[in-house]
Amino acid sequence: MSATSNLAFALLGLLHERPRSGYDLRKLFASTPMAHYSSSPGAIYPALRRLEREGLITGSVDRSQSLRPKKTFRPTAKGIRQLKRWTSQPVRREDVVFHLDELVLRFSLMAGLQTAAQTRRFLEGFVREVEAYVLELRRQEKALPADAPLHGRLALQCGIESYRAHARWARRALRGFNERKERQ
Amino acid sequence: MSATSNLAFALLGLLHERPRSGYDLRKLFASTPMAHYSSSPGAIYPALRRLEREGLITGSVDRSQSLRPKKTFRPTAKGIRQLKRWTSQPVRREDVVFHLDELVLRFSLMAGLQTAAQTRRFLEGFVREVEAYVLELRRQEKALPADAPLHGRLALQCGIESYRAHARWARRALRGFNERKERQ
DNA sequence: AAAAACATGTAAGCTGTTACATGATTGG
DNA sequence: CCAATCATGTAACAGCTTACATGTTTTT
Repeated sequence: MSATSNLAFALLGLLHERPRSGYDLRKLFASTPMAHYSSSPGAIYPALRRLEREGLITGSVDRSQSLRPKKTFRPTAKGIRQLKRWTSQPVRREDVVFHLDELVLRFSLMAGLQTAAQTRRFLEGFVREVEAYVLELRRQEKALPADAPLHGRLALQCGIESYRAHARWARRALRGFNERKERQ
Repeated sequence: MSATSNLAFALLGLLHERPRSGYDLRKLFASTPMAHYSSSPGAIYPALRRLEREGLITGSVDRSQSLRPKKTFRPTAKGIRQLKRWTSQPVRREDVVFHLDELVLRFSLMAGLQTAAQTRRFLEGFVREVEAYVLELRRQEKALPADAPLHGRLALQCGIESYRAHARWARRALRGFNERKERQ
């Protein structure tokens, strides 16, 4: 029941921006970093089918332009509610550890669904949890024995730097949102 | 045929560091960032089974300590060859775009399998491809229309910063390996 | 004696991957 | 007219998730 994978939510969110066909979505995935949430027809068409079956999107076929039917999807009210609920989930520690990319996806799709205040709260939670996890990883690094394998230590440092970059990004985004608020 | 998922290679690589039981591996996954490559018994035990079936690892049961048998796995010669081949793949652009984490995993598991020179080549390729991709993402960001959705733009910046962090990390690691080389 | 942690698994269900299939339209 | 691209799919397969199952050893 209901959208379940990142891909499904990505599709739902992109359709919320504007109605599109399956092929439009494929092109979009092929040409942007969204590609990370895959891509291939074997993933996208079945996912659209599922969303339609669940009543989260509806497709309408247009034959006016040519013989070749073009099926355009748009989210239903139920789909939008679902998307809104998904993007308003609080940022949990496990999400930061295991599904960081899902959090960024959630952020990128919450435009027009969450208020500026909710967006700020999301970013605040994101910064808080990511920074806490960075501290945790730093502790783990310090706790490594002196003879620990160098490659493992370096991989850990790679993770730490990546999470630090995410925290910096979120702090900067938050400053941006706060400045906008003050200008109002 | 042969190991196929990241999890399978992670298991193979960890067993190459030292023989361990399934439970040892689960604990290790639970307590380190390796957890990213999942975790749960429903993934690990079947993966070990497959590796064993393929002849990449062998398990030996020890009952000497207690009634409860403890099965310890270690890689076979074939498994080590496989691991060596996997870690010696060149860094391709698609890997950077779609499987960055697999590249880091490959790096972290190549200790004791690749020469220092090969490790440096890997890092050089990593830096080259990641920096090229950063340029590409920057171009995409500049090409965004002024009225493009703010959240999408920010998500793209998040990606850029994350990749930049990876490039910095790899350059630093490379310097470390080069200094070691000079000291020799 | 009970609870927690040890240790190893299985089963159902879903999703994604890869590869293939089909026909329409457009550009050279 | 031929190739490329448009546009939408299907089928087989493998892997992961969640949840459950089972019995042992240690801790309190």
